[in-house]
Amino acid sequence: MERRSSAVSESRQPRRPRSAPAVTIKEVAREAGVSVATISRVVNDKSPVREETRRHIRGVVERLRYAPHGAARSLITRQTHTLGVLLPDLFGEFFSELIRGIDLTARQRGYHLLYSGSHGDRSETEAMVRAMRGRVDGLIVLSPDVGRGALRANVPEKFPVVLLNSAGGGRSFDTIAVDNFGGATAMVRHLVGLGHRRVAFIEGPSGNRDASERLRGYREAMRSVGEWSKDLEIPGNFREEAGYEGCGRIRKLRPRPSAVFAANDSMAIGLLYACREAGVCVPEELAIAGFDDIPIARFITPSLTSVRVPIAELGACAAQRLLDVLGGKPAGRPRQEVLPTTLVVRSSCGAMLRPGARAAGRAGAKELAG
Amino acid sequence: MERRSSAVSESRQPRRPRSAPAVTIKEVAREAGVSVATISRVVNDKSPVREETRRHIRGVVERLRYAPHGAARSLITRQTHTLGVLLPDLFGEFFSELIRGIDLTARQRGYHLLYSGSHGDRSETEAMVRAMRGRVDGLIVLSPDVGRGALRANVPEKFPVVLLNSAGGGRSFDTIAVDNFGGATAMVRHLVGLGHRRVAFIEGPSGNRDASERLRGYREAMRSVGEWSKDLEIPGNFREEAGYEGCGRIRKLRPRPSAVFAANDSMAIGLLYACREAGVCVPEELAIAGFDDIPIARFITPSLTSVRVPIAELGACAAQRLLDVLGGKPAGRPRQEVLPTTLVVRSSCGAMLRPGARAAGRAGAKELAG
DNA sequence: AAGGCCGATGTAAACGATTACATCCGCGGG
DNA sequence: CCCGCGGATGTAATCGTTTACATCGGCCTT
Repeated sequence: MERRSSAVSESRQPRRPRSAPAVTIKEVAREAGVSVATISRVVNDKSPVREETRRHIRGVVERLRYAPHGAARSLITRQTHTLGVLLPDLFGEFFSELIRGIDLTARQRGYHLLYSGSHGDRSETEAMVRAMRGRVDGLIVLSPDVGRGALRANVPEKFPVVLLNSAGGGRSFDTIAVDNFGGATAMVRHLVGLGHRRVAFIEGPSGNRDASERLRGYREAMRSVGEWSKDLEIPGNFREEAGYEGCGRIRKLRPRPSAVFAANDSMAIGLLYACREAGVCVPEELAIAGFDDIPIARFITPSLTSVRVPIAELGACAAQRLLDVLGGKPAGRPRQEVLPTTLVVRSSCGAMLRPGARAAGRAGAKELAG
Repeated sequence: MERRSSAVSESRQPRRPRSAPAVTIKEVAREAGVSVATISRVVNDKSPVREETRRHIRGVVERLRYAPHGAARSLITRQTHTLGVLLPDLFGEFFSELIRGIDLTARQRGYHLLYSGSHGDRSETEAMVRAMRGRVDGLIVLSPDVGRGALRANVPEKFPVVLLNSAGGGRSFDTIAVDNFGGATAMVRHLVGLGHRRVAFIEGPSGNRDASERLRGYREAMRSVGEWSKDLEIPGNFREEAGYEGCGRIRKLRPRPSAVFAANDSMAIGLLYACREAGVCVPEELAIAGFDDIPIARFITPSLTSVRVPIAELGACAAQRLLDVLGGKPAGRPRQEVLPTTLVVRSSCGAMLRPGARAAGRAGAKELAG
């Protein structure tokens, strides 16, 4: 009676069916007076069925509320009509945008999303990937650290996979990334164009692909104008606190930088917050720029100059690529795609203070309404 | 050769396997020199298997990279270890928080999430629900409009379902909601406590459950202090633009309200933005309050007084409830749970201008760092 | 020493669909 | 009149697991 019972009391009647057994194709067949094959044909509208039979069966199906059993179907079909999505950790707005992009594209083609979040260490990732066997037709993986190694090892030979902003530019998977490098250089050039020479940079977490690309872009642009200096690089981790704390380090620099470029908007906002507390005027005393163009960016004061990253598009592209492969596209070599970023100029860098500021102000209002 | 070929040219060799066939339990059995039953027992560590055999099989499994086929497994097991999540449309931060809450709880118990977004009309919803048959063990549905009707009709008899913030308080499903009513009355009382009498309200979209509850709370609180008036209710739709446009209507009111309570933060922010353009000082000339306490709220200027909604908790609770049922909890009557909201006082309503403002200011900094 | 029990393993029947192939039937052509 | 063809439908194999039940040795008990 109580054998093997774990700590919790689980002494209820065994095998009580979780939910009333749903109606199967067999019952529909019996009810309609035909064979299961015919039912199947009608449900998937395949090959020849007499119009009359078809109508009759449709009726029975409707009446019995029959819905084919997904697992059974994909067992024989070898298709799940589901895309697996593996994300490392869900950072707010970024996460929802990405999913929206993926979902929109997938749903249009009748695909679902099997989502699995935060896989911390490598072994957990492997477990996740394996758990998806027979449950998804393809995989979208966003994994800044876990490289292709763990995947290669856990995914069957030619299983369709798309990597997002992946580390190690391995040529063995399809890849879609955002032009972090280009965005960063563009931002530095913009700042330099406004007259700034000493531009500090708050870094993202080490090991993160996006972060390192942004840093690389910053460095290259700074070097190209002969202003690069190691002490202008402040460590950070993409979190607000890092920006907030960076303020102190920045104000200690001599000569003081006239602008700070944060590797993402969250840190820029943290910095902004710290500046306000410290009585530093932005942008007059210090220009601040971010990266990502998260929705908040336009609403804070001063509104934040940033680099827009097409997150939803990133997701949409990934889904599209996957669906193409599943649809039978020739595939060929794995492709490495890069999505362009765009500079968004607002007032945190002082560009709006120059001639034309009024017009730009109105543009801001329009941006809101649109 | 070309019979039934659709418009697109699909003349590739038929039945080319999408991906190399993954290794099955049978192959593992052959390789290990035992029967499939034993493999199964080892993989799921069940009943008695000799320790030596176990180790040996573990080795083979590892070497062959065997992972059980999900569909096959759930076909016989009648469990998918997956929760279905149906959402109407993904509104940014709210969406990601909700999913995070659900996912965290689910993952802890080894469950995945099958996500399906925006089901517009009712028929689409029905399709979605049916498509999930045999793919999920339970359903979490957030659907402001589609009531229990569509569900009752498409979900097998006692299939586990949890409704989130559902319309029509049907007693036939488990339900988890947020105390919109309580939050709204609390906010109005707070404003009244600050000396405001004429408090305008910007409504959410009609038909939305959250919106109507917030309106109801506002009305009741206003009535209780004898200040209610129809003309103080401004139509809106939860979007920034609505708040932005509401500004005009509010300034036309006579006597002018001294405070505005927006049904959500987005509209409050839009209003704030409009006020700044119009040169209206907040909070001195007009106090503004929102609802939701989205992350932006603390960063805008002035920081926004709002009502915090425990979104992640909402998701977590839903998942928890579902998992309880799946775990075999007695179930009993469907329960209607309500999660409390909390008032978050910041500076957009002038409360910080009164004695104690300095301390509150520091509290703000702390809030950021935490 | 024989019987019974138990632990380790194998055999085979599900699960609920899809689909190749067989069957049946009516009909037109030789 | 018979043959063959093709449209409509049925039969049964199959997908990859889990698991009840059978089997098979040893070992303990009497």
